[in-house]
Amino acid sequence: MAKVKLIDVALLAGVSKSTASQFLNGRFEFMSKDTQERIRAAVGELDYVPNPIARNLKAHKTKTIGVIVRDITGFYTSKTIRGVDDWCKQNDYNALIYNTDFDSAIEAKSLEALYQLRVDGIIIASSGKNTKLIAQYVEKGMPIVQFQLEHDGSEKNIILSDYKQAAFDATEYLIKLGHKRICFVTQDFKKVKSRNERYQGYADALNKYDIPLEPALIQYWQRETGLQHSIAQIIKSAAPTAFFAQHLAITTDLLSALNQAQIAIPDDVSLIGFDDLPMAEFFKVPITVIKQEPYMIGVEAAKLLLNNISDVNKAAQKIMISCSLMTRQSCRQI
Amino acid sequence: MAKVKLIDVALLAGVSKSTASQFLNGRFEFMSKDTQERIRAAVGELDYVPNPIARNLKAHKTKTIGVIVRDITGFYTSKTIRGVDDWCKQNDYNALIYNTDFDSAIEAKSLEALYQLRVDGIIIASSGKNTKLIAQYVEKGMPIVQFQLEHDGSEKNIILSDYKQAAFDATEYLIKLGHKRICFVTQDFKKVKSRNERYQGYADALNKYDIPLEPALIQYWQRETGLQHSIAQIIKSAAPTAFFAQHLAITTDLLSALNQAQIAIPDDVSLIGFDDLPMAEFFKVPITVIKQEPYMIGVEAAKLLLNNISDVNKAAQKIMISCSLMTRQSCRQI
DNA sequence: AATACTTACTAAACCGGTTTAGTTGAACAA
DNA sequence: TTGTTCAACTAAACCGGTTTAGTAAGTATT
Repeated sequence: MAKVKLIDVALLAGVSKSTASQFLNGRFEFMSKDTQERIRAAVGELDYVPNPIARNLKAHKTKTIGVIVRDITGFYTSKTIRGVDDWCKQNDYNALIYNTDFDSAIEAKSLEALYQLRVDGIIIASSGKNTKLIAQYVEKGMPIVQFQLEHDGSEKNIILSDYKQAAFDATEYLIKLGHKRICFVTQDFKKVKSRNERYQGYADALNKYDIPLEPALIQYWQRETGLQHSIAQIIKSAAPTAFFAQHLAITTDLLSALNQAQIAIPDDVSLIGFDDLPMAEFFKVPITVIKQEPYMIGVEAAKLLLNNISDVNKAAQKIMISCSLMTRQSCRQI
Repeated sequence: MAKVKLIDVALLAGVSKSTASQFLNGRFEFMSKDTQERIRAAVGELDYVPNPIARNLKAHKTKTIGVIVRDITGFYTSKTIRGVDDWCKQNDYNALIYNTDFDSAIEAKSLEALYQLRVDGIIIASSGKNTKLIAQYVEKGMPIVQFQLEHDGSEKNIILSDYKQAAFDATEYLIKLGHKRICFVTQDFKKVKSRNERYQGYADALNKYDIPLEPALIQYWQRETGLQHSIAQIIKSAAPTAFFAQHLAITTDLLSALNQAQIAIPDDVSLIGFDDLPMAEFFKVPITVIKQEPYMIGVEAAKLLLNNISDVNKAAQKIMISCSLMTRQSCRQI
């Protein structure tokens, strides 16, 4: 492949490696106009391209960052990655993607792999089970930015969506449509900040309109096992007029379950989802959702990380990005 | 960051850099058991991790490949990339993603960027406008594997879906449901092999059942401008009883147009799409489609590329992957 | 006892750049 | 005349590994 090296250019131009290197790095003040011209010509003639590996070895930089996500295939995740990557490419960086498939052991391995690869920094959507490990890498000097944070941490470099506000808005929207029995479908949120915030938004909205917060209306879901109670049970025990699903996977599970139980949306119950759904416009009933801005989150994460890399003393930042309620046809006035 | 280097390990173990290096590369036959143990201990104590950049500099390898796609955000593309990446990671490679957004100039730039980065090989879903350029890089010794090929080429290392068979199957399926007027909606396929093959499959099926091939039933679509004729015009001039859309974007455009024109699927017309749609189960009418295997395509592409990298004399291969017809509810017997 | 062969190492070159610390010759000042 | 300064370079060290060629000591062979 490209076997032309600096010494070839230098020889052809009749200068030393040093001078050729200076030229290539734009430090023209150390050589005559004439010399510059000769080197330029030599570079052109030989079609020379510097070897970034050799360059990076000396510079102790890789111009590469790592991105650890749960699954690049996801509707939201792929967009976040696109945002990260676009910003990186614009700034002469490359991004290496590592998928964890929601497995915190793989997450830990990925972190170590990236560390060993000497990436200049890492963006991670952490499972929350490696908080200490992440702190250790930060300690060692690795710039790390987090997003989609699922745990309560004192993390400093972090991009978050304004979940609380979004949940408040969605709940208030339902209340204004006359709903009082809104079923909040969620993963366990006791120790998970991002989920807790959604719950707070929900509770705040109920509170504002003097609607009692009823435990039966809080329903739990898990990634492996799905809904804890069947739709029939939930309807029977809590009699909700609306469901508020806390993320995409919950929304689709609910949708399937409601379909199967022949419960019509929005005629029998209303539904709001957290996170937009691809192809929603073609759904039997287009679903009203809270939309996050994954592309923007990616761009902001990359910006924050690259700033941290170039300016080590940069104070850590939290960046909050707001969500928007995308109203479609899955909620009705009652 | 990790500043422990080989010399530190060597010093602590009381050996030379050379011996330490031999040890790290598993060439134990050149040293005593005792020495091995001391080096192992030193590595452990210092928490030493070799610098891959220094290693790669000497090895003339980057253990990195480039992947050029149109948009990582796509439903199919993200899965292909996941396949590529999974295979790469398993084989100690990393993949760098470049998005072109369907722009062949960006494609050319990406190719050059990856070449300059000295990646060990490239997987590309080419626009078809850089055929010569790609051949030049192959000439220069860069292993390149192509997929989602949109042009007619004599490319050797290539993964393709069996479009012809798939289009034949879909068309035959419609014919067996009693359809004779099947509208083939496509991008211009004269010079684009992958599209032409679909057309061949369509034509072959019609031919098998002695159904005349009617030009009015071939309808064109473009990425920028959408359908050439309005649905109303098409219905009026060609009177199709079924539509066969040649890729995802065409399917969704058709779906919107039919929706808007209040033409019901499958009551008024049947519809088959090429490429599956995310969330299809929640559609007003779940659409029957031809499913490709993007993950598998990614894995195969990566396999082929890594084989080419490790074995330079490896004969080039074409790998054909079949599609499957996923029948849902968008076609009816007539 | 002399020679050959092993074993267990090490010195030094090398990968392809960047950077530091000089060097050289000319102009200028004292 | 001698010293100083400056412009325009270059030699060599350096980044952190790998690899080749070589060496010293011990054992086996003749």
